[in-house]
Amino acid sequence: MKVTIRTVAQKAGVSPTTVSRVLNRPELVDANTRVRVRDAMEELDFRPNALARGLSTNQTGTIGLVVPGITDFYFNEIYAGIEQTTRDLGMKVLVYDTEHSRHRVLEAFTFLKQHQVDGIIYTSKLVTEDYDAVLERLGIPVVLMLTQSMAKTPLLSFKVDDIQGVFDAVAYLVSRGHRKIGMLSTGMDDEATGLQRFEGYKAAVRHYNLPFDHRYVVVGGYRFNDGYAAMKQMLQVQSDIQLTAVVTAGDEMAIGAVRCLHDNGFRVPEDISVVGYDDLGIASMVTPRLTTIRQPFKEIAARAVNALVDLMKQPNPGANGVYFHPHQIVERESVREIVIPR
Amino acid sequence: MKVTIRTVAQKAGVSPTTVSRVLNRPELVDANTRVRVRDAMEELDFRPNALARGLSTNQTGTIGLVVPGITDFYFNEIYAGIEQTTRDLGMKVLVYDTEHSRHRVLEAFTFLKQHQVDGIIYTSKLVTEDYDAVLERLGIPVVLMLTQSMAKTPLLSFKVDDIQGVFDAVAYLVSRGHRKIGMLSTGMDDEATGLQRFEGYKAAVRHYNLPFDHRYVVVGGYRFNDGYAAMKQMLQVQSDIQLTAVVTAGDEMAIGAVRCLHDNGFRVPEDISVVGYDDLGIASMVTPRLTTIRQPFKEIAARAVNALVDLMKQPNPGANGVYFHPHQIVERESVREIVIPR
DNA sequence: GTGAAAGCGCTAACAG
DNA sequence: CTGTTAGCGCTTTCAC
Repeated sequence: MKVTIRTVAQKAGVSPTTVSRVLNRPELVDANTRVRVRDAMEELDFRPNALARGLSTNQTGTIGLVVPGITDFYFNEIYAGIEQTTRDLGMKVLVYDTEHSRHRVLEAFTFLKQHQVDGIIYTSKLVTEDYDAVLERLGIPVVLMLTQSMAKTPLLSFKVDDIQGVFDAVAYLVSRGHRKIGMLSTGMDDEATGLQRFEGYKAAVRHYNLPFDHRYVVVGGYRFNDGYAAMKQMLQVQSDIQLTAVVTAGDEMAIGAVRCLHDNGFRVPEDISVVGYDDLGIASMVTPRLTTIRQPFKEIAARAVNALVDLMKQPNPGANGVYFHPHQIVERESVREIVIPR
Repeated sequence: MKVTIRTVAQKAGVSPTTVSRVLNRPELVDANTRVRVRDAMEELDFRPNALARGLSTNQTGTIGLVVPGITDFYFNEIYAGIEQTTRDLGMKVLVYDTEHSRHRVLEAFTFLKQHQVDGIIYTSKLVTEDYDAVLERLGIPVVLMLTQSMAKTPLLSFKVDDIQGVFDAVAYLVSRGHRKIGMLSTGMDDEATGLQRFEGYKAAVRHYNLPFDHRYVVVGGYRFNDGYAAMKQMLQVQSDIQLTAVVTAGDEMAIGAVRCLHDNGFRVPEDISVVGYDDLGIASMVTPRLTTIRQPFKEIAARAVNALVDLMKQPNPGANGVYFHPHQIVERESVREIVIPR
């Protein structure tokens, strides 16, 4: 037996409209009838049909969340952040996994649009110009989080300054006496973060006048296995280049790298220091606990969602720019201090 | 500019009905007009409004997924499994996080119902009798995954045999020469899995006639920190009880335990062996790689979703029973072999 | 093979 | 303060 607004209306002896009103603008309804209606709802265990509502109001209280991959540890941080703040706002989220594929991100927008999400938070790879066509006729606001845009369509973006982040990681290592510092970076196609993080590395090398050699950096993916493989490659020439530390473009790959070092008889941090990036939950669980650059996921998510909600209320197609959130180095156990003999 | 079924109809010179037909039952439409309509759709970039459709057909192609906690590593495995098979079926999933709270699981059902999900996959704690009231008038099928029911309402459940799982873990340790084996279990309130896993431990102790002492088992939660704390407690009496191995009710807590051991000067597995439960992705990334009981999440998820879809097509309120999927011990590095002197 | 008309459950003017 | 009347965009009888 379906109980709709109509059923309630009958029971309460009012019109459907009145029922609708106590749902949406109770202050417009007389206190007494309001009570009558509420009682009726209670008794019938009435739940407004979210679909019908959405069809009428043209909004669903749902936002789309586009993520690079749901099996990444990265995903938890993103999702947890979003979920928390959307829940406080009484919104739902529909997740779309792009599985690290450009093809699927184009799909993401139209898919989510079709399912009437009110707005989209996008956390996958760099938004490029070929998205403009889709973005333009999307008709719902999109906010970027942890990534950036090179497209023409104006877009708001909330993230950490990745250049500065890795710069600071290197600076930290320098402050601990390291000079021969390598980097495990992500693909050059990953311009939103990977390239920037690599930029940060180069800037720091320049700034501190550190030794450099093309073999100091190896480029790979950012999963555990990628980090493992990249480290393996680096180790081939380690006897030659003698790195004392390595910065990475992500915690998960850093953990892979640590694992690889361990498997090859290197101790971390005694033989080689490693610093991660992100500060995922896992970073403080592994052995050794990972020293890393912390991204404030919760705060970034909250900012992004709020910005999106604002845009939903008051569309502003011109809104543009990237807002940096402060990152922070968190010192744990994967970096050793080199005492400089004098 | 909104493009609806109407717009398409006009452009193609047919009625909305026909457009609807090519969407749903194309075989009923003349080949030529079908093409005309499809072209029009293409040109206008038409996407059917999922809400309107849902309102009409009374189904949304969405299933609800109730999970215990989205920050758990456990969550990734559940979600990834579900996502994969629902996607193949062209369905969406709406996640509801119960945050390990009973209060929130009751809410979960009504919340998801209200949002017109076509069915629900439930993976949180044991379903008890007080759910019966809600479950009965829910009107949409519910399937259990990785958990069980003690409620009266008939419910299908897909999981691993947790009693046997831990039994096998202990058996494995015995086969490696261990006798003094402890257990880090989850709360006794967690009857769906925690209690059963503990049952498995007790059964094995009995079966192999192993030494036992109440201090051999400590009960806690299943997060990393819980495992850490539980292990810490166990270590207080370790000099007394001299355990050589410990089984756990979950990988995440096992990793916490390993970490605690390490922090207190115990080597794993040289001093104490640890076996996990679940085989989460993280299990093979930590040091030492965790020997554990593998739950086939993907397969279980696929089974559960398919069962749910069947129930959605053909309601069968009497469907009941728990279906066990095979678990498996995966040997890695956290257990050492004890050579028995003879 | 195709169209007209009604309806899914709710909201939103517009009257009164 | 409350009810009447139209829709929201799609599907679905029922005729033609």
